[in-house]
Amino acid sequence: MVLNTQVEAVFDALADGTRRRLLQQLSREGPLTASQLAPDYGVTRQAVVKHLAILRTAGLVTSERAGNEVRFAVEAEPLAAAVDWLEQVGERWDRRLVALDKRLSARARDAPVATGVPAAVGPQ
Amino acid sequence: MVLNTQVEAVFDALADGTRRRLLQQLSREGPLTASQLAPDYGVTRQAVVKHLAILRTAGLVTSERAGNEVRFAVEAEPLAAAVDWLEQVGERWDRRLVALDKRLSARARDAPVATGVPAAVGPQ
DNA sequence: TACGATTGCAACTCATTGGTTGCACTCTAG
DNA sequence: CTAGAGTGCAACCAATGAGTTGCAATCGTA
Repeated sequence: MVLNTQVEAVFDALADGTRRRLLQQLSREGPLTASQLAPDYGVTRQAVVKHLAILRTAGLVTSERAGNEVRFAVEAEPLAAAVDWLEQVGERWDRRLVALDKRLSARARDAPVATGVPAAVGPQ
Repeated sequence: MVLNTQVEAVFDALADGTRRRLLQQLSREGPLTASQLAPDYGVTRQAVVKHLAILRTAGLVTSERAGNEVRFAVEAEPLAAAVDWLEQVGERWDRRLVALDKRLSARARDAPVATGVPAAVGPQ
């Protein structure tokens, strides 16, 4: 799994479909125990416990003991880091496309098409 | 891997750290070939090819043949689906918190604290 | 055409991980 | 105090996936 930053941990936690579903359910239905969750997933309580543990190490859920049982709740904050990462990659690429478009337009003004796609966007 | 929706495919593709790094590099440095990428990752070209294949099936990169080589480029659009998913989970949970807060305030006005955290947010 | 560089495919290894089972521990209610 | 429900821990299993190696096929060019 090898987690470095916050983002890494979040994406690793979101890697599994069951964990994504767990997050969804918890965000909808509020704090629930592993025993309550397990039946909806066709797996044992232990499997759910493991998933929740991974989500917790990523900071995506918190657990709170209430008498004999342990309720898990969503912690939305770390999701923001993942969103940031995704948007950075997306935007960086979009800027590249815009810059490339400008370059091609400029070239079309001067001379006919010559080279392929340039390797970098900034000034050399 | 078991991918159903678009979002599933994207998160599965983002599950691996090497693939995330590949996406980052491609978003920064533009279209590159697997052979060009491989040295930066301490793995063989074949390993990189496999990762790029997974990214491509998730729609996150496109490949284009240019003579003898194949250049891979970022496709940012599917990232939006992932962002939507994350924000939905986050917002849903935040709404729950707000609703819970209101409920507690109302209760404090009427009578002292009684039950634990309710199981659902909307009106029953 | 022949050579070098690049990609494509297939078989194989090894570690990770999702999942299960079994059992001990703890808390609460009768 | 005791029974039942719920949690925690550890060992084990099987499947998946990341990575490698080897070789065939393709493309551009000297």
